[in-house]
Amino acid sequence: MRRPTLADVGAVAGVSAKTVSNVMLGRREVSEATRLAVLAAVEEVGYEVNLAGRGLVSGQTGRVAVVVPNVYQPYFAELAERVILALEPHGYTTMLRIANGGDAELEAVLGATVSTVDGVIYCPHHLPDHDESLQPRRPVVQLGGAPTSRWDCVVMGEFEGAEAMTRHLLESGRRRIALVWNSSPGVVPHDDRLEGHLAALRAFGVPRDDTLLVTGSDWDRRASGYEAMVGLLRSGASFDAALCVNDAIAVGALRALRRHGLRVPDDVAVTGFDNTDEGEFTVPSLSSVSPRQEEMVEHAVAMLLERIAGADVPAREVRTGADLVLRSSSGLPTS
Amino acid sequence: MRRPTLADVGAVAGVSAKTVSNVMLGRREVSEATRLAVLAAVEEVGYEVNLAGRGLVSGQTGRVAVVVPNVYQPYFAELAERVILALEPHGYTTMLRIANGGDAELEAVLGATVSTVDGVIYCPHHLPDHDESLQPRRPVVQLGGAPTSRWDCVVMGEFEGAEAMTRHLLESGRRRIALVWNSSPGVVPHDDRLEGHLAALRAFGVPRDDTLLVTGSDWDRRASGYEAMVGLLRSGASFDAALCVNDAIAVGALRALRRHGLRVPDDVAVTGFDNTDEGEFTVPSLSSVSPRQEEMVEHAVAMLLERIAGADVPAREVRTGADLVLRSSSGLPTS
DNA sequence: TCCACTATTGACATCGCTGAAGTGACTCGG
DNA sequence: CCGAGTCACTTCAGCGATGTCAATAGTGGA
Repeated sequence: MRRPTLADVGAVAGVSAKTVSNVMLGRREVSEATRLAVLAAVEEVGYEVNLAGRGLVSGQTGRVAVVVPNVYQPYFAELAERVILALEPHGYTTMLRIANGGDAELEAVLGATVSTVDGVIYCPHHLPDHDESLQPRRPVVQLGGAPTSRWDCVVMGEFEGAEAMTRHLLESGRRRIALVWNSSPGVVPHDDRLEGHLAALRAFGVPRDDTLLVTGSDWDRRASGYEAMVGLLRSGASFDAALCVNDAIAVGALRALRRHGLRVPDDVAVTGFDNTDEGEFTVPSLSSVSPRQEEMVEHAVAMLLERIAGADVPAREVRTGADLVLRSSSGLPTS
Repeated sequence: MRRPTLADVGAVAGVSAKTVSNVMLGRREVSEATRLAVLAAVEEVGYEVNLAGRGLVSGQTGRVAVVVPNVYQPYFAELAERVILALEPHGYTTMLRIANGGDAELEAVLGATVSTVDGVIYCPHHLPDHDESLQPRRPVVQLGGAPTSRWDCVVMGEFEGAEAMTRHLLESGRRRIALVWNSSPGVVPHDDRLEGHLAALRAFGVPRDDTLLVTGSDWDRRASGYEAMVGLLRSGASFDAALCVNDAIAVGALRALRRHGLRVPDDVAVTGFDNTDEGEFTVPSLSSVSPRQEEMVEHAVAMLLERIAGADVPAREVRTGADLVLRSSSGLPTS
């Protein structure tokens, strides 16, 4: 059974296809009587616009691609969900693309499937910075990750966040702060975070100690935080706090510390980044740097829509703030 | 700058648009020489198929809608991710729709936007069973939730899972097993789980006690598991185990028990459903019923592709198994 | 040398929709 | 009573791709 077309509706209503089209588009040059007749016919035959046809004419698709490395990690899941819901009221549906690893991400942002959408919101993970010559064929807005001049981007206040959290730890009397970081090959280095951390150390006159810098094998799995912390503990380093690069890593680290018989926060304070929902339910609950996701998403969506509407301006960079969410894991040792 | 079309490529290569089309489609009735010339021209002008145009002719979109209630909950995030990745090798891209609540879900599965895809994979949450008369206009496969004869569905072994877990608790000596369940209005009641639980109780000759049945305000938030458990504790009921309807609820329950000074598993064993990644990192780590997601997704994708290919058979129901994943939270009281 | 046949390629219609332009009928002011 | 203007609608072309079928060139056999 063929799907009814404008012409089918027109035949039933006794008007031309174009008139039906006008009714569907809510044009005013249609008399009330015809309008009702057409609507009745639409109902009767069960007509529905074919967006492929419309898109062919308009050149627009009404779709936006959202590229994330994964969704099993709460940070990206929450981000993706916010983006999808933020786009909806603007009439855009979302194509979710999962791309993890430099080439896959680049392909997802620049590649062929991109031609089926009006724009791309890109949450980076591993983007290598080679070959800036390849230009995206659709507007791209980068959400999170390291700032770039390649396209519009919204980045969180990495520096401020890391600085504030380090400062908080220092103020609580911690002096040997481990960084559970990540810099496996190809991973975007969050230099701003490191800089923020170092700035706070300097402000308190605490010397930098690179033996306290640990690196996990991957950036996002709870398991890699676990491994990283186990490695640190085995190294025999002494530390009284661990600043983790994100909540997932922190959750893994918490577990490793516990297994090792260390108490959090009494022996070691632990903090995360991203303030995911999960952190509220860990034991102990997790202090984290909260990235104002909602604000970031708002900016990203707004910029993308401007681009889609035709804005032709140089790449912009929006930097949002960061808030500390303090819970038990960074409490005073006495607690 | 207009996007190049088949005709543009043809002009450069000195052939007709149709020949270019044939090359793009990998047809054999093209001589090697022309093929190379066309490919060179494609490269030169940077041509890329316009899928809107192709879709207009073929009537297919190359897209599948995946409808989930949310992605912040790990269960759905992992499910969505698996589905997206499973569809990819078949050449389908995914439109992720977030729809929570009976009407929204129905709208997402049956509504207008559905016409922009070739099929729908639907992970239900609240679907009310009213009005079966509304027929979907695209093939629908339901993934998870309560079985239905309305369309193809893949459901997990709810009964077996609940029975096996209850049996495990009973075998560990637990006798007063609370159910942290959920049945707020409109939520699909997982009767099979309840039945499985009751069957195990009967097998052990343990009487059913409805004072141990708690209901959270919502089905998925960790916070609602917390609230539900607080309610149960306040009610003064005595229990030595809590079978939670999913991992998120279990995580909330764990926290409530801890706050209340109860030890898990010593005082109360806690178990979840869904075996999300998170459960491995809770304190204590969470025993859970694992739904063989991979298998479910495989079935769902296979059935959907058959339907899209035109299979016209009555609605099918595939029931997968369930495995117990036992961790610390349901350990023996002595541990 | 010519014909039949195959291998390539092109012209045209078509998918469903919308913009531009055109067609009557009717109204209204002078 | 006429021309201009308005209204409501229609016709037509074309978005970019592909299926159908005809046309062309080139081949081998007689």
